[in-house]
Amino acid sequence: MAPEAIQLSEQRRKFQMMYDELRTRICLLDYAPGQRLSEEKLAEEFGVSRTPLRRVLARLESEGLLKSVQSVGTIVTDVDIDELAQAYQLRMELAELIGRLSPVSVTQALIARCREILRQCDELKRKPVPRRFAQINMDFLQVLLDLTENEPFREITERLYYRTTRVWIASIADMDFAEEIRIFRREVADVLAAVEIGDLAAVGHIRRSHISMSYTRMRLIRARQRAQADSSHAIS
Amino acid sequence: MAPEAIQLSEQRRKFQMMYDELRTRICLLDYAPGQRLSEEKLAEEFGVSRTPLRRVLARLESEGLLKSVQSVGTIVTDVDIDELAQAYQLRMELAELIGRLSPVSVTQALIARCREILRQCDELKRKPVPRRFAQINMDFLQVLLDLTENEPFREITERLYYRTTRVWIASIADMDFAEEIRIFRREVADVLAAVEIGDLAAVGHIRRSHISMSYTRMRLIRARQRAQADSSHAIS
DNA sequence: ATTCCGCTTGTTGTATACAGCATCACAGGT
DNA sequence: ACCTGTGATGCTGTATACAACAAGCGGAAT
Repeated sequence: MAPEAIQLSEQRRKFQMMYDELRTRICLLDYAPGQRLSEEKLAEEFGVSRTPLRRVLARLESEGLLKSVQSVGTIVTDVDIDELAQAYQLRMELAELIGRLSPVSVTQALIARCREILRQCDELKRKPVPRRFAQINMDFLQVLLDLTENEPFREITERLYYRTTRVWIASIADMDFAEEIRIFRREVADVLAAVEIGDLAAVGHIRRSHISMSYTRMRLIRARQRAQADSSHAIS
Repeated sequence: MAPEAIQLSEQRRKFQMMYDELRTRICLLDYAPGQRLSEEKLAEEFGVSRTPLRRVLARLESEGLLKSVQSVGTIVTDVDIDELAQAYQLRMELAELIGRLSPVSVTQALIARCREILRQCDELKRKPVPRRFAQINMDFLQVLLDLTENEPFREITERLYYRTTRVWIASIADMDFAEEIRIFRREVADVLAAVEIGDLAAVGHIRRSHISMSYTRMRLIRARQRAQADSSHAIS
């Protein structure tokens, strides 16, 4: 009689929907860092009053994606470089734990999801759109999270990812885009190979090395950007 | 003219005060798991309306310490055994990272705080009060957190600690109390020795082993409690 | 005696009005 | 031309009234 699926109350569903939507917008840079959001307009868009919306905003603030300032507005945060370094260092260490913390037994469904990501990579190569790249990257994170049943670990990993991914997305625009896609596709393929033989520890190592290299490439790009900015200042 | 200390706005101060106070009450078992809290009464106690208080409760809910149910109440959560195992496993892995993630250079102030904890342990031995034991344990966590400057790591470690510590506190009542104090004092002393020579990696290993052993002792106690409960049921 | 229905009560969730405050534009003085 | 002060404006923070709903109680019907 009752449906088998877990019944979330309408309130929770709505909260989750607004939360997911806003988090995605922030992390895909639909809302730029520093941008001011209007509680009233967002509330109107979602068809609720400010009260439940503010609950969502408070959650996003606690996760460092927003900052509410009295009388000023609700502002999309920027990520400062020191904190980024710390977060990436921690992400590297955490990545390796995936093989040690309650690894799941690999199912065909999981492998299929990896293959689907690969397919989307190939599609992306034909039509390179940064925003689409970011979406696929997020989907891949979800696959990785489903490799462990350790709920606290999943929470923490997800939080850290969403906390830092914006900087990565802001960087890829200035990177060798095709090359970045190629590197990412290789990561997915490597992970798939490890998943297929059930070696989740290897997944952790692969993931760690890619996070590390990704961070290094980002730093190089940022240094180059700064250098260019300085020289253009000197010229003007 | 302006004071050197960081000026938190009055709102943030009040939020932090209510948050700290409620988290402490929950984690020191002043509020038992399953107990229902009244938003209205708490708001009255803190001298605010329900609105800002609900912000605090929402935060505590996001951290898994509370659960608000429509028309029923705000309920202090219980910790189920599976999640506890997962959280402890993660805490062990995280503990070791303290030596690798932005370790601070050790100051005399830090050493003094360790010594102070030791002193409080000795005091506790003379007057063994479980609640006081839990407080000292929390203070020790704060000292450990100050051994690294990696802010995301500190946040995560703190969250996990407060998520799990209630079970530990509930257990020590049934343990060999004097023995537990002795073990804890040894941990503090070991950490102090490592801190004094600036070997924070060693601190991580010490901490990890104590978390592991503490969890094992807890499991044994819980098994014994269950066995006793079963036998008493059999008798009655 | 038991079961079921409906009402009362208490609680959280939501909407809304208002308070507090930062920002900015504009006018007046220097 | 620039600086300054003052008022208007718009935003978030708070208080409060009301809606929605679960749970417990009591009474009536079987």
